Amino acid sequence: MELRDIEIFLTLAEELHFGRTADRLHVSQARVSQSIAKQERQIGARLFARSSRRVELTPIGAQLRADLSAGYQQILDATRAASSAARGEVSTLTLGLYGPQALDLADFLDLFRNRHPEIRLHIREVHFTDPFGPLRAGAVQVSTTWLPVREPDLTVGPLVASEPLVLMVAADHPLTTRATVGMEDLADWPLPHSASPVPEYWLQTLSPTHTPSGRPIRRGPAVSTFQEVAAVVATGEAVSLVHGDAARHYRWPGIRYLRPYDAPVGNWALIWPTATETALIRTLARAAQDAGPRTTRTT
Amino acid sequence: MELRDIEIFLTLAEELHFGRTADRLHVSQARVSQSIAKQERQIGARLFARSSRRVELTPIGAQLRADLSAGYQQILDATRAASSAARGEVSTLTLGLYGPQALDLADFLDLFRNRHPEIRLHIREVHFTDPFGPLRAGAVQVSTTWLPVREPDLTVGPLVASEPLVLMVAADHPLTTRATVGMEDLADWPLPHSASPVPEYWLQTLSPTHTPSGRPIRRGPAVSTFQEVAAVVATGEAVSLVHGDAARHYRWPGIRYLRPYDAPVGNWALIWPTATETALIRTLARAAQDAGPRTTRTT
DNA sequence: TTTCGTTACGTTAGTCGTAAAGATT
DNA sequence: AATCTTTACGACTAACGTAACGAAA
Repeated sequence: MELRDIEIFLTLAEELHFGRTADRLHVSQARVSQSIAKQERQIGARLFARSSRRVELTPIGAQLRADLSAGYQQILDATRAASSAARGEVSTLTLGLYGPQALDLADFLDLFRNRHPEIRLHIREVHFTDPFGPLRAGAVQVSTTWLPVREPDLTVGPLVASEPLVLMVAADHPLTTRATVGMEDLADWPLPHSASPVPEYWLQTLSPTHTPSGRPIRRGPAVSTFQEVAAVVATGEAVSLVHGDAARHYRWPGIRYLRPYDAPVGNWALIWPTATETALIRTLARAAQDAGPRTTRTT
Repeated sequence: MELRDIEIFLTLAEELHFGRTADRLHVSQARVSQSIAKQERQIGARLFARSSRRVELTPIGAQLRADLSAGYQQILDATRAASSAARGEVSTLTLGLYGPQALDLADFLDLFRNRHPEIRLHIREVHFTDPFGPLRAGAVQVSTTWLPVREPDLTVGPLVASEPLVLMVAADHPLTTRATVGMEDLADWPLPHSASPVPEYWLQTLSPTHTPSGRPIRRGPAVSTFQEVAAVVATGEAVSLVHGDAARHYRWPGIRYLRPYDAPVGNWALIWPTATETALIRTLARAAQDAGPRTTRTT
């Protein structure tokens, strides 16, 4: 069985019509019939149940289609990528990152750039007010986000960072005098939340509505950038859970970061639209996998 | 480019020798040379740098190899699976599960069995004393385990269950009189740990050495089965963190389960040896993905 | 001179198109 | 009768082997 046959099989599985399949592939209808007949002979079972009026997949055919399609697509991607590399085209991959993450992900990004100097990696900033929009609009091909992500059209790839959340408070906030702070303390001050709509389950990570023991947490000012978060925290209007990278790179006089002893771990992963997965994306994912998530020991 | 060419390319990339490649594929040496020449012409770049003494991959060739191999393997698996399905062979997949999990994973397993009545799913029990051994020995092809798993030869697949850990204590244990218990309380009683060697990072999930605030936790009796865990807990020798499924299915008179308000979430995922991944395994993983992890609301 | 990759050339399997036949509604 | 799929058959492409050639140590 050769790729050409697989292409014919997959196209027919989509069209469910020998004539249209032949047209799409610019071959004669007879060829489609012959190719399918050959494959069925080799497999040893009918792949399509067909009359002169209807064509449909048999169970074995349906299973084969599901198993073949991913591999076939990968092979196409691979050869296409090699061809464009050969033509000296600098292939470009646009990766969406949150604010200061580029610094924190240096290990992973360096590994990727070293391994693949021929691929130009563009970094674009994405914001928590619209974590998935740029991916879906095609503005970036891959992005990072914190987990969990439950979007049926997006694939969640390898982790790139994993670190307990920290609590951002005003420098003169009452909590700064405490020996320890815990997630229970969140019940006493409002948390900011996203000014534009984002999935509620996703918002829960940084802006939970209840403490671990079930006490409600108020939602305070609506914000749309990290600067605004810092601003409302600095004035004491709110406290905010943030990821470790923020704590490391945004150090302001009016702001302090505390480590709740029971802070949940914030996990960042690569995500991309399942439908537009390419060899380029898989290459990036492989580098992320090999670099492993950046973890920071709890102090 | 057809599958035959890809096979020749991948074999040569492995052997780095035209003669041996020809032997392995039972073709003439000339054919190997012709096939590679054709592929290089189509891609537009040399894939191998070769003299009459040395053969090695060019950067483009190395990239192509990495990108092609997975897809090629998938296609082979797919056709093999279809052939054996056609021969009416009931293909069998052996899945390793911990004790009572089969009940808890009913949704996922039912989905798989309904979708694929032609695949016989064998369940074998695996134990926490040797979580990865059966996979590596081939006794099971896929297994569940709790995360994290950091084994370079194993692939971590989709989550199958996700639920906060619970604390197993003797029915007359002092902790049972408390209004709430937390992870900090673990510092006061020893936890059992595995009698046989398992990776320390993995043991940390159920048998952490420190509380969230950093106080040390003693390790008490070494145990090798869940029954033994229950036994040492019932006598008051130890308390034990366990996953939700245990709490649901092992209900003994001398045992009670408590919910630490800040218990970490226990995550179970499918894992399998990367090297022996098959279409069958991917089919199971797809079902797990679609069923989603079983989650239990915190009460 | 031996070892290996490449090139030349002839054979043949099998891909593909044309055209006609067979099935289904 | 109209609309599809299958079969028959011939043309031609390209896969492959044999054998000779060329480069490297």
